[in-house]
Parts: sequence; C-alpha cells; structure tokens
Amino acid sequence: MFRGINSVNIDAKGRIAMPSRYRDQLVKSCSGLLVVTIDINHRCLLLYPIGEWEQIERKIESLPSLDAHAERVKHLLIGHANDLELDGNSRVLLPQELRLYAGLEKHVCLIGQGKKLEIWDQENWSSQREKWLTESVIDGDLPEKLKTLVL
Amino acid sequence: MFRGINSVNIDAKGRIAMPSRYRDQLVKSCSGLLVVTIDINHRCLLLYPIGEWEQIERKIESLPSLDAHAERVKHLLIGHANDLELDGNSRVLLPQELRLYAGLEKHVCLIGQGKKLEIWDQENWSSQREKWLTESVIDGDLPEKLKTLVL
DNA sequence: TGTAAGTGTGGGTAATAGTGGGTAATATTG
DNA sequence: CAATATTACCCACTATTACCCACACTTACA
Repeated sequence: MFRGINSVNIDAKGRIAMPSRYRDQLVKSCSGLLVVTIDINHRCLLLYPIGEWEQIERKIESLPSLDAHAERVKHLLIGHANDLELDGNSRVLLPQELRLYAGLEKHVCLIGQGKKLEIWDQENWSSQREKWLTESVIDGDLPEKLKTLVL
Repeated sequence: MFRGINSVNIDAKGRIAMPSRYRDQLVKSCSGLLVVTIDINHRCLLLYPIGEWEQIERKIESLPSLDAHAERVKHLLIGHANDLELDGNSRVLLPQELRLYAGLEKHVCLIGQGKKLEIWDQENWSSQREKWLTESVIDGDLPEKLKTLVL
C-alpha cells in the first residue's frame, strides 16, 4: 500500500530512486517488476506493481472495441504503459517519452495513492495541490458515495 | 502482451526493427511469423502474431456474406493482410502498399495494444494522441464498464 | 558525539539494441 | 530469356541501456 509524499531527483539518465520504505514490499510482491503509464486526467505518471497493473489491463482490454471512449482509454493507458524493473540500486529508468509527457525535469514528487504511486513534476504538483485546496466543495455535484463518506 | 510506445525508423528498404523486449516472446509464441494489415478506423497498420491473427480471420470469415458492413470489413482487413517474418536482425519488411496507406515515411511509432501492435507515422500518432488527450470525458456517453473503472 | 549502516545520487563501462548498407539470391517484367 | 527490381542474408557502426562501483549525506545506535 502506497501512501505519503516523497521528493526525489531524476538523474541525468532519467532514473529515480524508489523510496526505501517501499523496497522490500516491492521485491516481495512483484520481484521489483513495475509498470508505468500516463495519467489521462493530469500531466503525471502512474506507477503500478506489475500484478496490480495486469488486473487493470484486463479490465481495459475487455472494453468494447468499437466504442470511441473505450478506444481512447485503451490507446492512452495501454499505449503508454512501460515495463520497468528496479535496478541494483532500487532505481527505475523512466522512458523519455513519459518524462516529456509529465514535464519531469529534475525535482519530482512521488505521491502514494493506494495501489499506485503517482509521479509529478514538483512544480506541477504544488500548483495542482493549491488548486485542490482552494476549490470549494459544492454538495450538489458530489457523487452519492462521497456524500456519505465519514472521515 | 504488447504495451507501450517504441519510436523506430523505417530504413531505405522499408524495414522496421522489432523492439528487443518482444523478440524472445515472438520467436517462442509464433516462430517470428506475423501478419500485418490496415486499421480501418485510423491511418495506421496492425501487426499480429500469426496465431492471434488466424483467430481474428476465422471470426471475420464467418460473418454473413450478404451483409454490407461485413463485406466491407472482410475486404479491407483480409484483403490487406500480409504475412511477415522476422529476419536475422529481428526486423520485418513492411509492404510498400501498406506503408503508403498509413503514410509511413521515416519516423514511426509502435504502439502496444494487447494482442496487437499498431504502427503509426510519428506525426499522425502525435496529433491523434493530442486529440485523445484533450477530448473531454462526458460521463453520459461512457459505457457502463468504463464508468466503474478504478485506476 | 563518533561510528556504522543505509539511502540517495552520480557516473564509468561493457553489452546490446537499433540503424545503415553491401551483396547474392530470387522474383518480376517485357 | 534477358533485364530489372525486389528481397533475404550478411556485416558493421553508433547510441542507448544495464550493470557496476563510488561517494556524500542522513539516520541509527552505542
């Protein structure tokens, strides 16, 4: 289970170090095999243990082929998915294509989100975070499940 | 399972190199025998391991002969299908006819899409990708399965 | 506070992937 | 059957990547 923020640097070769608290867990649960893809709503990346990803992939694949929305999701998510493996130093190499998409330069944030880690450019994350914080909550728009959520 | 993007160049003879991560898999699963045909919705090509293609071909062939849509699909897909084989350097030669259809010049993208690889001209892919990325998601139109997808 | 262990970062190097092109064999055309 | 074009099979070069080692800095603990 991923949670919390980590700030890490991308090195000249495009690698990031996996925070140490996730390492044992990742080696045990998926032998260090991960999949990274794009987030289609934000300019950030999503990082899954291979097993988690495969479940999602199966769901996406089973979507109807002739539906335009399904096709879009399939192309964006599966089309941008890349297998990764932790190296000897527990780092992963992020493909250039994806680094460009998310605007990852040097300083990035890893945001734990349960099954997955999100990878944000530091700047993008800060501004998105501010946006979320200042957004007012209008009850009318909330889905039923959210309305009844007890924190 | 094909996933992710690869940028490759078509050489002067019309060949493209199969990304290395697929090579072993292709040799094992289909002895390097592939089938390429056109995508009838986009200006790109579809590349299948021979086994996968044969399943699809059987389905297409069993479509009713007197249906106009079925006839169209049959002609376009089966009519443009070409057998390919990986050469000693793990490359395949794309027939000129199909290269022209997809507007493949020099820089192309291989997009993994589960059972198949899509072959796009770099430019076409970029613009189609932008289109998909900027398309707004209108909940009302989403198929049920997509609405409940949890990433 | 000093030492040891571990994390995050940088970078060198050998292996390999991707690319280009020569040439001989094969197919196509007139 | 000759002339031409196309394809298959090599070999060679370059850029990228995987793997390794090194070091600075933090944390843990005596």
